[in-house]
Amino acid sequence: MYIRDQISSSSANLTQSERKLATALLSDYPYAGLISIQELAERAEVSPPSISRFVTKIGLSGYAEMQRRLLAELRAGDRSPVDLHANGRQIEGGYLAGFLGRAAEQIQTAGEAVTEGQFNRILDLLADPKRNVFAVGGRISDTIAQHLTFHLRLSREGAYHLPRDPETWPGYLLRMKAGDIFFLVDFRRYQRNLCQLAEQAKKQKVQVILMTDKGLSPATRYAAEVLAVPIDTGTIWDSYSAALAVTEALVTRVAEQTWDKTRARIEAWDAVRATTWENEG
Amino acid sequence: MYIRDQISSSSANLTQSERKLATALLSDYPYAGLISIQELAERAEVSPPSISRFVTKIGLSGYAEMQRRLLAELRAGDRSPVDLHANGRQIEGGYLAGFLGRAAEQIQTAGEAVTEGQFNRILDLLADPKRNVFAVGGRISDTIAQHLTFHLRLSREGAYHLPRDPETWPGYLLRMKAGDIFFLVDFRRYQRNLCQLAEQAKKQKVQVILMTDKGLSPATRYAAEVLAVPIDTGTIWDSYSAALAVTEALVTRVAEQTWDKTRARIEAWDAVRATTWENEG
DNA sequence: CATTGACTGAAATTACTTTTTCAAAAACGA
DNA sequence: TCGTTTTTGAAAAAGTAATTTCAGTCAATG
Repeated sequence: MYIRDQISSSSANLTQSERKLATALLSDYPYAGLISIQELAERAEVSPPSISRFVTKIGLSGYAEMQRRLLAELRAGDRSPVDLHANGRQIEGGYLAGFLGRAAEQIQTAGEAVTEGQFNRILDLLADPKRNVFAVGGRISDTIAQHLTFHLRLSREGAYHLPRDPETWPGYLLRMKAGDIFFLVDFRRYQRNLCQLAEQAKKQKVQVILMTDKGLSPATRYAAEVLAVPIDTGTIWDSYSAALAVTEALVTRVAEQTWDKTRARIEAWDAVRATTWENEG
Repeated sequence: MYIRDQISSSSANLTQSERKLATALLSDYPYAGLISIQELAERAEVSPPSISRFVTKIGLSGYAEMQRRLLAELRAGDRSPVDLHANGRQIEGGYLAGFLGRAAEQIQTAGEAVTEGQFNRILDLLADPKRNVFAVGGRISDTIAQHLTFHLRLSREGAYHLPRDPETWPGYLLRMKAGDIFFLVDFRRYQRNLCQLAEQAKKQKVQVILMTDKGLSPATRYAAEVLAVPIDTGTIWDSYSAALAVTEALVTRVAEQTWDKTRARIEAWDAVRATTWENEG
């Protein structure tokens, strides 16, 4: 139930100053309720105690609870216009158009949550040839980690993707040395073993870069850099489009910055492929 | 100046815990900054003092001022959250913003290139439990194919991903029967062996669904359905964000349509995982 | 006109939040 | 590797905010 409704439904038996207060709250809802009790008292021309009494009267435990609830309403309300927006499109267009619209929005949001400064720092780490890069992801998000290593390998040496099998991880841990990079992609149903892997890596002075959603994986505590990208689309499954876009931005930039090496490596790659499997199939 | 911008512009000289904080603030902006300093500390996994130092570092007089300003921003943006989202702030942006902007555009373009009718036809094929689905992709785009099979497997049986090793492919070809589906992802540097695989599949009356770029893979001639998604971003490497988004739209819709089965399968999956690897790590 | 009862806000109290201090730990550089 | 600098959080201190107490006010009623 909205605070607004709790106020209206109590409005029958309110005293004079409580009505003043109700008016003040509703006339600038919900912002009026988010300032301090003193400021609100001044604005509504009642005393702080009256406010305190009022909030308990409408069935809340105190002023703090009202603020907490108002904030929750605000946050929910912010999401819904976007949703409505998306839904609107979905009705005119079809399912696909709606889905893609939301995916595009998410990518925009990702740009807001990841700063250029952070992007550049991570870039410097990934482009540094002296640091090895080890990447791994969760059950589903591992494809993102694969994508990263695949492209990094074209630009530089020492980029490894940890296999899915946790049995093999200790071996990789042994190979990580101080200054190396552990790139972890961990979304939603955070996996404990990945978190522990990050913990161990950090102990070994390895720089942990974590890509996660805004729920923030438990591995955050071990991360030197956290890339928070949105994944929730309001459908039953998450979308990794934004995560992929950020990853691509990283690897593409690394390749651009080290273009000479990258070109040479790609050519070497192609030469090897040409003489072996690729073209015989 | 927005708090968000003050954070970005300070991001160059932040310490590790301050960066964690910045991530937490930006990933749930502006709401994360409206809770108490302790709660935020807990969420960002830093100590309250670090937050206090942070806010003064970015040029504010204290935590209270930040809250006041965030509230003011929220109130100002109240009328047009969508606009702020869309137009705002990325014209002056840097590399990341530019890259993400193009990725978002591509996703929109993908919506124009793939019709709803086609989307639905493919959906029907993929959701048909009588047809097995075999998916494979090129060197890089194989992650898309993996993503597809991974999610399809949650909704239905008979979804297979062909390993990278071409040696194994004949075995899979033998298992494909008339009416089955061969989902091929083939971008840009089209691989001849994949095309031949499609040819053979078609000979066996297998329905070939091809996801490719505008250049159109040579496998087009064998395909019953062609999903043409844009991948060129003007950078040295392509972006598969749009391809991933379309793929996700497909698998999400399949899951939604077969939700009862999907749920049951996911629960079974979870049960198995719970009793084995996942929790020991 | 006095009395009762409800309402209100000043002041005091209590609870809580933020900031500062300081010692330990971590990162850095030689 | 060792010493120096920076960073960090625990604890204390300072500061604020919210609530309770209580006495004064006002309106209604006898």
